[in-house]
Amino acid sequence: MEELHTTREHTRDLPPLPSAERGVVMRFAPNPSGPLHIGHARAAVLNDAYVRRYGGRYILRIEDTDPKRVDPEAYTTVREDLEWLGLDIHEVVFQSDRLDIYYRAGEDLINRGGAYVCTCESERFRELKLARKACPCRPLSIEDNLERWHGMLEGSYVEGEVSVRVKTDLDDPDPAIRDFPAFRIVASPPHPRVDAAVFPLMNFSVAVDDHLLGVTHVIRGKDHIANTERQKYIFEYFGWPMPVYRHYGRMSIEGVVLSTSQMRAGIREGTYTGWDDIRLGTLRAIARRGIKPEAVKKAMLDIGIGETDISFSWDNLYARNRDLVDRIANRYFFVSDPVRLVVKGAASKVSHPLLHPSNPGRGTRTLHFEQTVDVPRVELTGTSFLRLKDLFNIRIAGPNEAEHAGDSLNEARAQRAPIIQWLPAGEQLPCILHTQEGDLLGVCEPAVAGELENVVQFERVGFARIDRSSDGRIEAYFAHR
RNA sequence: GCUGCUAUAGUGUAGCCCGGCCAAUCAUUCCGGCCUUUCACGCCGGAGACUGGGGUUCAAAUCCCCAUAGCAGCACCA
Repeated sequence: MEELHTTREHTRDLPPLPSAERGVVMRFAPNPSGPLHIGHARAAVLNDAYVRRYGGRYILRIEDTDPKRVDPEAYTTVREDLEWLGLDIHEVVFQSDRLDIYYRAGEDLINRGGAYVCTCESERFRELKLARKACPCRPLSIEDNLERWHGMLEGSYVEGEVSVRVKTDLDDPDPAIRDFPAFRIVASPPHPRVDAAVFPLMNFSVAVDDHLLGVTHVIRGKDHIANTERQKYIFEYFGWPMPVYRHYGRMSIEGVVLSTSQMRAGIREGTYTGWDDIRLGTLRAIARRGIKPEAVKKAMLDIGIGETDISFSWDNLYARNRDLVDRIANRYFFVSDPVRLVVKGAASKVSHPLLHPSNPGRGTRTLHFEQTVDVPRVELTGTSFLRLKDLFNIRIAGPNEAEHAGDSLNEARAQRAPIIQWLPAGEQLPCILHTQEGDLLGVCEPAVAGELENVVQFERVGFARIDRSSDGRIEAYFAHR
């Protein structure tokens, strides 16, 4: 009888994917610009879930084709974050390793007449595009284009002077589709991993990679709908079959900062302590609070791939986490904003509260009552008749004074006395409980020091992860009630 | 503005493709009660939704039209 109740299992099945019965190849393709946040987790988890369901391969593709948006540290942090999530990644691909592949495909596309090298000023091109008109470079011969293309690769052009464009329907109602760019020159900053100046744009490298890597199904946000249209041109020029796409709706996440640039600025200015500051929406921030990756996964699976815009609910995530953590978290007393009380008329007593109420086999803590206790200040505002949990009843007699009021639990219940947490004056550790709303200063049981990195439940306060224990001081991060 | 997509309770979601079994599922949330030496967990009960308007039909959450709202894209970012 180790577990008195099992975790509820109400993970619904995701909708089936067409032509997936024989297995799928899917990918998660982040830009390495910073750590992953909850928004990334949705894409990463959903794709992972389908690969597990149908069998196949899950590819992590690092999309680092824009040197301006690559943070070298993110190569590591992204991997760490995914490892924490516990996804089944079978293969890792860096797009910066594949520039030659894109160059060959680019040349191929020019040879097929599907692309041209455009030297028009970007403002001029924009005007033509909006007027549905071809730019002067468009009708150039394949030979001329090839010559320009090689010039591009050999460094005859500078940044902004030239780009490779894919020929599309100039009458497409969406101007963003019309002759969209496939390559451009980025002279600075230098790319942290490769020495190159010609880089493919996302739509080109993604289409080429999806095909070459054998990707069969793509699940991504609906901000990519227009990109799917663009990529379709590339697939058609090459005669490749297109993967199956699903575009889920926008997910708004309240209460935390998600923008990488905002986070970075805040960290630099000292507003945030780091990428795991609990006011941020990064995975490392919620990990620090003791929220389990399984809870994140379940919450994301619950949300699914609907096309409707939704608001992410912290409540739902917390409920998932509580399911996981309630069974494992040991219980301890944390007294915030402590008030010292001398209890008159009470003999010394040893108390043995259970580490876990529904699992007595796990053992007890030991607290020695010796006349003086600390209790939370908020408990002193109501009734003067209280019960110290697992000890006895007291009646408040003065500012720092109480008197023993019997041992009867039944009487405490009958009088609806609050049953509160307490700590012996001489048996406690200073403890800071960091919450998103601010820090709570107090004291906790000495045994909490042995729970480093574990999630515990501070009775009547909520679940928290013990983050540090040094110099006899405890630092904990609040997860949820 | 243009192009497109979507619209089920506070939140997420099932049902919609193939109209009747929907007086609409499940979870969460909130409110009662029970249990309990935590305001946790567990158990019981309750509250709470088909965006609006037309149409088709014997019958519409499901099909059609209009309105409204939200969102996405309209970058030499991903």
